[in-house]
Amino acid sequence: MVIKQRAILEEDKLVRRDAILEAAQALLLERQGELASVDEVAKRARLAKGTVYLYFKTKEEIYLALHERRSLEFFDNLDALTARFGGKTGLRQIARTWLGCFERHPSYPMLASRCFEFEHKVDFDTLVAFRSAIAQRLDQSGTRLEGIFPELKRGGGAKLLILSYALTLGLWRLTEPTPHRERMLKQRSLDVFRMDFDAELETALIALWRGVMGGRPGSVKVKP
Amino acid sequence: MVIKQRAILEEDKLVRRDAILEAAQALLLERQGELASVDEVAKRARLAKGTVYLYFKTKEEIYLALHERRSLEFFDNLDALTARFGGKTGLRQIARTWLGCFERHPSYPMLASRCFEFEHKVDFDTLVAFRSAIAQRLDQSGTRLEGIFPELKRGGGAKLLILSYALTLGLWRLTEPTPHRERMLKQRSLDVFRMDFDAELETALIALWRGVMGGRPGSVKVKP
Amino acid sequence: MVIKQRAILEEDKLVRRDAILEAAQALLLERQGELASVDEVAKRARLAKGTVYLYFKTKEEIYLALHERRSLEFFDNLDALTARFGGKTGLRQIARTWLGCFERHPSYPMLASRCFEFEHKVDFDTLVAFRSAIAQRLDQSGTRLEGIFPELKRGGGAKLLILSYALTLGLWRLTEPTPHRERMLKQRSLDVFRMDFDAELETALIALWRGVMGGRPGSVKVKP
Amino acid sequence: MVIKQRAILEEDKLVRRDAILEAAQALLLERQGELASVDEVAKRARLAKGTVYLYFKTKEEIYLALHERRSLEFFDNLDALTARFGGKTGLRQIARTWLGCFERHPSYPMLASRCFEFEHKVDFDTLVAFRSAIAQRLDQSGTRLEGIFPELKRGGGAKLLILSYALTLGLWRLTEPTPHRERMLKQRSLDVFRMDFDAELETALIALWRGVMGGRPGSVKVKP
DNA sequence: AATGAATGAGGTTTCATTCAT
DNA sequence: CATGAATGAAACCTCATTCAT
Repeated sequence: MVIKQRAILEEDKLVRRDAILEAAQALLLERQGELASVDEVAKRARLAKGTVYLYFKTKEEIYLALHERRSLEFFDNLDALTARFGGKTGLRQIARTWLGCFERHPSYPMLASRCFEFEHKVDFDTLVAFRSAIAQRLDQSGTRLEGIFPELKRGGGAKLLILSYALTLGLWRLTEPTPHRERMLKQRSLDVFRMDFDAELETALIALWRGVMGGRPGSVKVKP
Repeated sequence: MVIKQRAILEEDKLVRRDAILEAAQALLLERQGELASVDEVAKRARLAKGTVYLYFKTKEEIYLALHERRSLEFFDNLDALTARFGGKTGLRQIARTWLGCFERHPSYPMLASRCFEFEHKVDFDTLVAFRSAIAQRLDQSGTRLEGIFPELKRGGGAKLLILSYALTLGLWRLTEPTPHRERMLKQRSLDVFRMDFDAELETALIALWRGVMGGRPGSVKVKP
Repeated sequence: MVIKQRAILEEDKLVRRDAILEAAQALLLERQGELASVDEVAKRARLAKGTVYLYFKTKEEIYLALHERRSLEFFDNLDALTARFGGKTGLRQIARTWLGCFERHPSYPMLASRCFEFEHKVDFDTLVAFRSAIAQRLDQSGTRLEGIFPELKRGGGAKLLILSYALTLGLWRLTEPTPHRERMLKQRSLDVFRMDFDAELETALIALWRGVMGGRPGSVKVKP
Repeated sequence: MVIKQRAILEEDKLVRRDAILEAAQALLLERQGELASVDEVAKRARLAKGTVYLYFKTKEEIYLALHERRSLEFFDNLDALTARFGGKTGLRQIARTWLGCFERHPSYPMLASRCFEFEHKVDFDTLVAFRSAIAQRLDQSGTRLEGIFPELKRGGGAKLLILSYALTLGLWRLTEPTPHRERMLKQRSLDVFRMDFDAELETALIALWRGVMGGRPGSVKVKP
C-alpha cells in the first residue's frame, strides 16, 4: 500500500515503516542475502532516501527491525504449537514447525545470519531493545518447553532453543544458495557439500534435542 | 618504508606470504572480526600495498587463505587425536580437541564465519580449490570417525563433522565478543545470553553427537 | 545564473552540468589536452567528487559530453553560413568558418582528437547516442553542401565533411602546442615542422575541396 | 630470435632491442592500438621487466622507437617509388604506395596516431632526435616530389607530405576498428560512418594532391 | 647485464548520511 | 513530513619504475 500524502497519524507512520521493511525484505531475497543500499530500499518502497532516514536511524537498523519482526513471528509459531499440543508435543513436530518458519520466510535465515555482522553499526539502545524482546520470548518459550519435556532443567528450555538456533544459523551458512554454489556443486570432489538445508536441519535438530534430553530411549517422543 | 630482503627463493616467498597472513590475522583479532583493508594489512606486514597484491589476487583471497590454513590445522588436530586413541577415543576428548583449535586461534571462528560472506568476491577456481581441500579432509576424518563409532554409517562421519561445524559457527555468532556485547550483558534482562562459547559448545557438541549416534545409552563413550 | 546550493529544478541541473563541463574544459586547456581527474574537475567546479558522478556516469562521459556540445556548435556555425549565403557560399568562407570554431574553442580540437582514445570506456549506448546525433547533423549539413556545389554527388557532402574533419584532426595532431613543442622548434633541423595550424588548415581544406570537386577550374568558387 | 646469454657485443644488443620492438608491435596489434604494459612487452620478448629498462628509458620510448622504424620504412618505400618511375610517377601510384605501407604494417597508423599522445612522457632529446630524423627524410622525399611535380614550389613537397600524413592520421582515427565499432555500425542511423580506410584514403589523397597542385586539369597525372 | 620483487602514487567509483528546500 | 542533491570518506587495484640480488 502506498501513502502518497504525509503520514501524520501514528498509524500512517507504521504503514510507511512497514513499506520500508517489505521493500528491504524483497530486495534481500533478490540479492540472495546481500543488504541492498538505502537508495534501492527507498525506491522500492516508493519513497525518497531521506524519508527512510526519518523512520530508521541507520541502514542497518532497517534490517534489524525486519529481523525482529521475523523473530517474533518465529516464537509465535513455536508457542502456538506447544499451546495446541501441550505435553503431547513431539520432537518431530517441533522440528517441522521450526523449519516451517524458514520456508515461509526465506529471508529469515539470511537476516539471522547477517544481523550479527552489523551489530556494531546499530545504536546501542536499539540493539538492547531488540535483544531484550528476544530474551523475553526465549524465556517464555523455553519455560513452556520445560513444562513439556521433564528432562529439561530450569533454564534448559531457553538454552536448548539457543543451541538449536545456533545450529540453524550455522547450517544455513553451509548450505546457503550463493552465486558460486550451484556451479561449484557440479564438481565431483565437492559431493560432500551437497546438502539440503531443510532435510539436514530436521535431522540435526532432532538429534540435538535427543542428545540434550539425555540418552534414555523412549523418554523423548519423536512422533510424526 | 623499511626495505626487507627480497624474497627471491620460493621458500622466502612462502615466508613473506606467511607474514601477510599473520598481519591479516592480527588485524582481524584487533578489529574483532572486521576485515582490515589491504592497505592496513600491508602496513602491518611492513610491506607496500602493491607487494601484497603480488601474493594475493584480492583482498578476500588473503582471508580465505588464512582460513584455509586454520582449517587444515583443525583437521590435523582431529586426526592426530583419533590416530592416537583409535577406537578408544571418547566424545569428550573429541569435543575438547575441537574446542582447543578455537582457543589456540581465536581468529578461526571469526574467519570461518566471515568467509561465507565474501565468497562471491573470490575467484571461482580459487574457491573450488579451497573447498576441495576441505572436502578431502572431511572425507578422511569422517572415515576415521566411522571406524571409531560403529553407529555411524558410511558417509555419516563427514556429515557429523559438518553438523558440528555448523553448530560451532552458529554458537560463535551468538557468543562472539563484540564492541557492544560486554556492556549489553550487564542488563539483567539479557541474562539468557550470558553464555560461554567454550563451555556451551562442549556440551552442545556432545549432545549432538550422542543424539546422532542414537539413543542407546552406554554405546557412546563420554570419557574425560 | 547562480545556482543555489542544490539544483532542484531541471533547469538548475543543466546549469550545474554546464559548470562541470566548463571546469573540464578549463582544465583541458591548462593541461594541454590531458584529461584531468574527476577529483580535479570537481574541485574546479567547486563540487564534491560524488556530485560529479551524479551528472556523469564516467569520467570519460564528461569529456564526451563536452565534445558533443562543441561538435553541435560546429555544425550550427556551418549551417548558419550556408543558410546565409546559399548558393553563393565560397570555399574560402567555408574554410574560415570551419577554422573559426577551433579558434573560438581551442579545446575543441584537443577533445576531437582525444575522444577516440577513450571510446571504449564509454557506455555503448551513450556512445551510439552521441554518434547518431553527429551523423544526423552530418547528413543535414552534407545535403546543404550538395545543394550549393553541384559537383557533389548524393552523399558526397557528408563524406567531404568527414574528410575535412579527418584532415583537421590530423593537422591538429601535427601542430598541437605541447610542452616540448615550443622548445623543439628552436632547432634549425626541425624547421619543416614550424607550421601554423590555422593557416595550414585553411590552405589544405581549400585544396582538398577543390580536389574533390574535380579539376575544372572556375567551377569552384574561391571567394574571399 | 632469443638470446639466452647476456648481450655483450653491440650487435647482440641491437638484436635484443629488436626483440622488444617486435613484442611491442605484436601486442599493439592484439590490443587494437592500446599500449601494452611493460610487463607484457617484456614477457612477450622473453625478457624480464628490468631488462627492457636497460634498452629504453621509458615505456613510451619503446613505442616511439617502433614508430620511428616504421616511419623510416615508409619514406624508403616512397623514395623507392619515385626513384623507379622518376618524372613519370603518377598520383595513383603514390597513393597506392602510401597505402601499401599501412597495409603491410597495420600497427603503423595505430602508433602514428598514439605517438602524439605520449610525447610529453618522452625525454626531450630523444624526441628531438626522432623528429630530426623524420624532418630530414621529409626534406629529401619532398624535394624529390618537387622534381616530379613542377606545380610544387620549393618546400611544397615536404608540406604536401605533411598534409597527406595529417589526412591519413585523421582518417585512421575515424575508421579505426575498435571494440565498439563493429557493433555500432549495425545501427542504421550510423551508416554515414561506414567507411573503408583504404578506399577512402586513396580517394582523399588523390583529391588533396590534385587540389594542391592547382586546378589545371591534365596537368596532374592520375595513372593506374 | 639481467632479473623480477618491491614500491606507492594515482585514479575510479560507491554509498551511507546529511541537510537545504 | 518529505525530498533528493550534495557530500566525501573509504577502498580497491594497476602499473611504471626502481633497485637489491
